Amino acid sequence: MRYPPEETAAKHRRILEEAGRLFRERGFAGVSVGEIMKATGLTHGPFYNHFASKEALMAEALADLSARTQDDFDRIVAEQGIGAYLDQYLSRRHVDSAGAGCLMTALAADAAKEPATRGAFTGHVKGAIARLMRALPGKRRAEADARAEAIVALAAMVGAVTLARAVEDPALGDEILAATRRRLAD
Amino acid sequence: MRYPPEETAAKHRRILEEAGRLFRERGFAGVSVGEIMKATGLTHGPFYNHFASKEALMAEALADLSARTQDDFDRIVAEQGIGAYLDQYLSRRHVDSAGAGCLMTALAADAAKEPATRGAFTGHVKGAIARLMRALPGKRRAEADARAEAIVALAAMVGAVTLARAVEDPALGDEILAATRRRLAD
DNA sequence: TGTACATCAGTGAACGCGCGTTCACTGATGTAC
DNA sequence: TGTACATCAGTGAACGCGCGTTCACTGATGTAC
Repeated sequence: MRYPPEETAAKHRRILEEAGRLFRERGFAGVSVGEIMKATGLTHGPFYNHFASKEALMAEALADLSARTQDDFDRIVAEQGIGAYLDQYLSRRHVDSAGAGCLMTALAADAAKEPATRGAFTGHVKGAIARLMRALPGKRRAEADARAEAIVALAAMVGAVTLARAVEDPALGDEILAATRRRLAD
Repeated sequence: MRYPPEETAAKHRRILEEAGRLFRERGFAGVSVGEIMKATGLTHGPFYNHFASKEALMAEALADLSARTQDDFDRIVAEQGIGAYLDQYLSRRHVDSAGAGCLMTALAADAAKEPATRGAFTGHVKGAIARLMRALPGKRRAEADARAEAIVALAAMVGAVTLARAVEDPALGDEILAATRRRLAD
């Protein structure tokens, strides 16, 4: 069948969205092309009308996720402030819904192994550091100190959610989140 | 062929060691049973004389790694102090040799998805927090504060190495390590 | 001490399965006349 | 405006491959007599 071009573009977008969700939930290797296409309501065949390969989808999905989540950061910080963002990031809700959450906590290990995605991932980390540096309450004067502070905050955020997610005991997970939240609120 | 029992035990141990190394390098899904057995110098068949399944190996390898690396922590801290341990943990060498490094940075995402390994992983995190709490220079008085401090330190360590590993630009990776090292040295 | 047999970790072919990818074919929509 | 044809995103069977796992068989070592 032939479809109007806006429908094709909408399908492309839906594939990216479902892939972004599933990849964050289960990792690149944990999701098959067929599963992604099924989630968008199609069979696996036309996948290759949209992407050259699964690897190409991984790269495009990561770049798309990066752009969308950095926009989310800017919007939330502008509307509610950095404190609200940190509370949200370091929350049980974020830990329990990886598919809608931070791509660094969900895909760092995968992105490190997949050459096609490393560039987009690196760009995302750079963007996250720059955004945090601007948004964090600046008690330190020197720019170098503010940057180092943003980096340590990002590392603690990523580490806390990663550990809270991997740990079997929800109380321990909550304790990790709370301790990190308190420290970053200083 | 029949082998003396100590040789069988030595092979079991070698499988665990090679699996521990390869799993940390490439994740559970990234390593096949055949590859592990090849690394120990055998064909894939006798794997099932040693382990009930790949899943069982994952669980046993993680528990073994946990015990060995926590012993390493105790030894290094006793011999060289916590400062030396942190320098080593937050080093380019650690980032570049995942196969010999921290199991939390290497396997957190995998362990979160694999029910068989979650128990051992949780125990490892608890042990790491307790050890850091004892080893970190205690400027804070209250026990609760010391524990929260250990948790945030652990989160920052895990996050920093995870990000440094995933990032394409080695200078950025080194900057992440250095900023975290400096903060934890306070 | 020497021979016959049981043991069991080894080998390597084979299995069923799900994967990423390809491809011949379909048929509704857009275009040419 | 109505008909004939080209387009191209869809379908679903098929491919080659590597995986985890099984299994019939091998043969050096340990045990029984």
